[in-house]
Amino acid sequence: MELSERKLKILQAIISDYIMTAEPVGSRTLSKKEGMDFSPATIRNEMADLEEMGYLTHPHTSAGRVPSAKAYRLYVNELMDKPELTGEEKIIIAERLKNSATDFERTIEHAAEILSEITNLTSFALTPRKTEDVIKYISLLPVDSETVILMIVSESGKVSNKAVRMSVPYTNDSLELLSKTMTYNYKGKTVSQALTNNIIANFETDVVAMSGMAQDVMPNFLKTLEDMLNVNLYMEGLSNIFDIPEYSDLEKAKNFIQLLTQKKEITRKLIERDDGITVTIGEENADEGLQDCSLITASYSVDGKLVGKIGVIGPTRMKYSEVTSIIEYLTDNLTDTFKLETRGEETKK
Amino acid sequence: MELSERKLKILQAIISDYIMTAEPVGSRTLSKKEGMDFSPATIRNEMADLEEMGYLTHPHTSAGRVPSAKAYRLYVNELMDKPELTGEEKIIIAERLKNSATDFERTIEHAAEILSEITNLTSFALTPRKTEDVIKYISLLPVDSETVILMIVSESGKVSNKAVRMSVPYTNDSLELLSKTMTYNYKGKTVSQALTNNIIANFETDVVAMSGMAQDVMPNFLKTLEDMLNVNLYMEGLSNIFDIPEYSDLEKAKNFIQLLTQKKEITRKLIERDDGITVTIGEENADEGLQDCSLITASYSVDGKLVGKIGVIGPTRMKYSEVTSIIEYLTDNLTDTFKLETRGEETKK
DNA sequence: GTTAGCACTCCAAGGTGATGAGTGCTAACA
DNA sequence: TGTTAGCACTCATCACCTTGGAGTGCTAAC
Repeated sequence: MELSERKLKILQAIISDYIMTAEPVGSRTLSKKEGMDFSPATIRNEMADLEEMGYLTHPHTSAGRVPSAKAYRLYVNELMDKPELTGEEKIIIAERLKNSATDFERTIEHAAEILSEITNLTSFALTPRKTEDVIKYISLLPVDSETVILMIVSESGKVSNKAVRMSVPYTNDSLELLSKTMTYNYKGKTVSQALTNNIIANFETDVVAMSGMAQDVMPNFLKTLEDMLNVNLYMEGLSNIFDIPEYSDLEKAKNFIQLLTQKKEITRKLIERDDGITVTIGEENADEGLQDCSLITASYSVDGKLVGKIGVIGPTRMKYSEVTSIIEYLTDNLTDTFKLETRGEETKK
Repeated sequence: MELSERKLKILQAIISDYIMTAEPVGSRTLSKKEGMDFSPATIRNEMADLEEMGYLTHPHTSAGRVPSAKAYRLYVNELMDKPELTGEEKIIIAERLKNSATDFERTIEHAAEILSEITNLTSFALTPRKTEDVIKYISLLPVDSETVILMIVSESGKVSNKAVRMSVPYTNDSLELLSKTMTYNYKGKTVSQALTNNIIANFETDVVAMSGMAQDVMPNFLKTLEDMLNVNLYMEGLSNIFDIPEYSDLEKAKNFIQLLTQKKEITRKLIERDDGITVTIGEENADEGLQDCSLITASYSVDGKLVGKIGVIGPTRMKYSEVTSIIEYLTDNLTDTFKLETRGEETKK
């Protein structure tokens, strides 16, 4: 069966009505809508067809129709028009982002907050994975007779450090020698390259003879590299789900919150998602607990390279068009912010 | 009226029964308990007295009795006996803490996880405030022609850093000079001292003539000092609240989660609490949203100085004795861990 | 002082019937 | 042939009632 012009119109009306009300849509209600020039009976016939085609479902015989994931997919791909944000909304987002722009982590956290507030959904943001960050130099600095600081500086200016307790005495010269040796070995490598087994093994055989110092430093070096790969997850608006009728069932609310408070799981899932704006609807989510949710995620980049994620999670019945527009604007803004931050202020060039 | 031996016995029985079942306790149920050698009627008379004295309340005429905050307070202060943890429990806690002991923040996060898992409540942990941390030196390190890294090292070996974009060219010598000047001015001061206005003002008038460099560095220096004062809040087991009958009402659950996801608020409240083990019950909590919860918090120390908090939040009907024992053991363990970490490994001394 | 007995209260759970929104089908209409 | 009015039917929801049980308070007897 073909999706006639009229069927599309009716389907779209059902979807947007259901998105607003969360109530199954009946033929009579629909017929009274602006621009619906068919009788309830006609609409019923079309609805029956649409149901047969898999776009609608039926909670029970005498209830209205509810859009299926297939319908939402069609809506997202073809029917919906992305509304331009109003000037006011844009200003609010841009202003609030700018206010927190001094600190990278804060900015990301802030972006999640903004997103959650505007959409009234649960939002999350992931800081970029620094896999591709290139090591610039490694430095060991004295603190006191038994403690030194290990510092790893990357090309992009990010610094990671760790206090290392030394089990053998050291001199400033020996520290510097070890720093230089390590820098020589790892400079120009990405963090993930540096972590691969054979590089480490090669290096260790080189230095092991040098001093007990290396034995204190190396495990900490690896640990710090690993930490550099870690991303942070920020989540905001968790309690918003209570305002959504779909979750007025306690059991459902519980599952939702249980799922979302498993940071590691969520982080993994977000990292795995494609870059760019990605929408997954209901059953399209491989994950069982997410099958009656929809996820919209987008990626932002820092200095044109490292990629972080930001997005929302909500009921399948969500305002896809609005939310998508907002996320798009927000990520553009983030990418800009971070380009500016790394490329230099407007005073330059 | 006096609290006779028998009244105390009955009150204690009511409290422990209610803690287990969350159901109002009736006289008949109580009379059947081990060691209760009075008839239901006698118990009823005593209950009526206890109610008059403010230890019990009555949801409605034909329901059993429920302990009031006053009763719990009496219970916590005098009636309850802190059970020693079983060897097994101790081992579990100690083992799991040790596993994460390489990284300070992770250890704290882990402690919150453990606490939540064992108690089946919502737990939180606060990293220590570094107000009293003493600045050891300040270092500026070159990254590229327009970026340097500002690094602040404290006596306790904690390092904070920030990438600073320079609007004027710099030389390695000028960097070193500025580092030394800053170190000279701030060395030996605590972070909070360094942040007080007149110190900054004095310093600024000194250096302002030196170069535009200081103008780039100082705001970032202050920002970094402020960041050093920030504490991190970890929260675990948020969804445990759904297993507690008291919160089977959706509205209540919502309020609870809304309250707890306001990180800044919660952090402030926790910082303000007294050190040592502190129990606040129901209405004793000044905060309105917490009036039907109880909070148990304790403090741990790092290197004998900085103080962080850890604790749980749950219904007023909570297993005070068990939970208190667990928290006590956990904080002792944390304090030990951090003493070891900073004082040196067992190989030393 | 303690206890048995009894009337009373109130919640919770289950059953009943009315209501109304919505459907599917059929037959009439343009 | 497509559209529409009409009608019987379905089902969830809600208000209302009934019943059972747990628990109390009071009184009188032990």
